[in-house]
Amino acid sequence: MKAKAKHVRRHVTIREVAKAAGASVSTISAALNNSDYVSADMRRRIEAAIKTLKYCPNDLARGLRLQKTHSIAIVVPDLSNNFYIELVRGVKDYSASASYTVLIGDSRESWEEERNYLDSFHRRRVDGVVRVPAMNAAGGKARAVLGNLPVVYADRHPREHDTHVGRVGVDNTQAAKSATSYLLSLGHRDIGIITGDASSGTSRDRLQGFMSAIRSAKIRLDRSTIHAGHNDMESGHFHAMQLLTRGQRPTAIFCTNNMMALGALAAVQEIGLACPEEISLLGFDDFYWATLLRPRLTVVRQPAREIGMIAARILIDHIEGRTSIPTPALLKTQLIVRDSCCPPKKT
Amino acid sequence: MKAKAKHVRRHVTIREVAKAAGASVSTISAALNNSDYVSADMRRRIEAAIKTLKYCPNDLARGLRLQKTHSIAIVVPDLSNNFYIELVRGVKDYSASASYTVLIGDSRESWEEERNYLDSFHRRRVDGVVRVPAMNAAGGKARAVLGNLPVVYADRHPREHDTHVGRVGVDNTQAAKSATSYLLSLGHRDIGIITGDASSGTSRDRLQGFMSAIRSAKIRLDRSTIHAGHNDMESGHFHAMQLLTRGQRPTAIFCTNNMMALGALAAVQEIGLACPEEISLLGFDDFYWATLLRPRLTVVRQPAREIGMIAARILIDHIEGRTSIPTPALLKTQLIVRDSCCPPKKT
DNA sequence: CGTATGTACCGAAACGTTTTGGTTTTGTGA
DNA sequence: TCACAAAACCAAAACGTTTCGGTACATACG
Repeated sequence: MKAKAKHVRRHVTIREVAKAAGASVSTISAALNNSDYVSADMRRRIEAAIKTLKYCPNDLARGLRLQKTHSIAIVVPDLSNNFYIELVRGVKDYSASASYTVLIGDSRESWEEERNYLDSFHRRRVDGVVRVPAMNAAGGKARAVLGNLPVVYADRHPREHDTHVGRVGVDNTQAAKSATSYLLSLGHRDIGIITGDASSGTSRDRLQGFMSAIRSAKIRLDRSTIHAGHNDMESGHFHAMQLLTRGQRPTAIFCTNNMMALGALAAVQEIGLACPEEISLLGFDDFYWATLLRPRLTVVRQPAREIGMIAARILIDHIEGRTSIPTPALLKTQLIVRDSCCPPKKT
Repeated sequence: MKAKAKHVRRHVTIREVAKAAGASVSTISAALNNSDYVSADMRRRIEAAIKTLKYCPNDLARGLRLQKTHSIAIVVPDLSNNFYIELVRGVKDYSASASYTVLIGDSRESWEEERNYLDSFHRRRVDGVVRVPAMNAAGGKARAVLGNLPVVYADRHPREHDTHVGRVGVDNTQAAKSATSYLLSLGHRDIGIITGDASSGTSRDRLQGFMSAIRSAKIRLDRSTIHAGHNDMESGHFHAMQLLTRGQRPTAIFCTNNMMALGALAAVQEIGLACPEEISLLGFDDFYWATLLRPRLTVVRQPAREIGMIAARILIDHIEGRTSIPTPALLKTQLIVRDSCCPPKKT
């Protein structure tokens, strides 16, 4: 009674398979990694044993011995942002085709969280990581926790010259510039922008593109219309409120990510302004339900899935010692014109 | 020239730390798992060595030796559905508080994909998994790939009596029944329903609740208004189109998940019907941007995060040999009344 | 002085694989 | 009949931890 039956029955190992098949451990291993000489007869016996014993290989032992896990990790700042889901799926799909598995981290824009994930991945000995750093993840810090794991940056890139094996994203400056030009071509002269934190190179580039377009149009740049948010709905809402309730309200607002565009839309609806008649709204990143909104949102679309696939490719190429496409890879964006922008009302 | 410098420098091990600190391997281990006798002086030397060598523990070796990885996995059918993101975050948050890490799988409603994930998790020797089975994952199949890993079902549960250590979800029958009663109370007598695949117990329960409410109201149930979709936007759109273009169009449509509700809304917009005046729409699962839609969607809200947390708790309790709350745990839903339902037009 | 009791440390075995360097068996040609 | 090569298999050593059983030393007590 005192001695509880050891009911937990551990996993079945290669050794038990060997016994059952009347073979040695090394032969089983050879059969599993179908290499070397294994006679057809032996192979049959082994497979039978595996089936009846329900053998499941232990990747811990395997990885330990091989010094390689055939897995990579991706950490993104916000899984509830559909853009990152698509990116993750791109990473996952490419990796699967190269028979790598991928571990997913969701830092929720917090460096603390991100560090936990990166550390956990490092301890798990993933072969590399593609990283979309959290907003407040000032540079360099990641190296300390990642050792010399290969890193590929996707979407965002760090301000500092961080060591990495590649980065993928879009030409943010160009994208923001042409998006702004579109607003200008509609006749807008007073455009507000809600951008991400300046510590992010991506946000800076987009702001850069915005300002560059404004300057090209010979318009005086009013710096008070530049608001830095945190890439979430709340800050989009907050800063849109600021912009919309100031003395001279802009006729258009450009949000440099989709969450902030949603927040801005909420603010517009709340105030009761007609969009686009009274205020034009231009967002970044497309998402599958953007056409359900009224007005349907005009956005700059990024090829999220492709960014993920290329990031995975660069990373895995590096891991396997192949040389890959040159870095950085800058993909093209596309302006998706829908209903949320129109010429400003004449005053 | 021929012999490439072994530039790959492997990871630093506990052994090198031992050498650097002038201690033995076992002492380092003792210090790391801060237990046993380690003098203050020794501990200081060890910590110094760890810092300078940038030692990072190897969880593969650790898990192998311990026969325990302190990690669990969760597989959900669709990461682009915000409901599952919240659920995952619930799992993750509870697990973190119990110092477990969590691996995420996204099966995209495909049993093939799900099997791959489950297999991969099993080989990685996670200590357990919480599972939201894919639509076409007919019962039992998972056991074969999972061995005797503890499983907790969340949200959906399998039709067959599958072995598991618990399940968590809402009272779907009750939720659907009261949602339907709400529509009835508004005066609707001709209600269409777009439900999930009948192989899912959850879908069946919701349909059950719907029918039960209809019967209680002594209304003849027209089975042709019951449509089974696949829990995605496309099928929501497709079936709503069917319902809306038939001879006698229903005055309300009840969608038993959020994706299908979005698809239905798209169909309504496409046809150009006024919602809710000409057609009321009732969805399942709330999401953070539901209020941005026009009309703002009326939905049955499920406590997604809480479902995740409880699932993780049941699982981890089981893993650690504690007895947990009785299974199944049925949480309460809440009808969030917004603008997408109103009394039907008098004919 | 002899024995007991702690404290601080260490060596070696185990966890489940893969790989290296064998050994045995079988077949083949001279 | 013998040598030799190829085919089929095997034993043992790693991989980086944790843990079990010890050892060495100091201190305390009778």
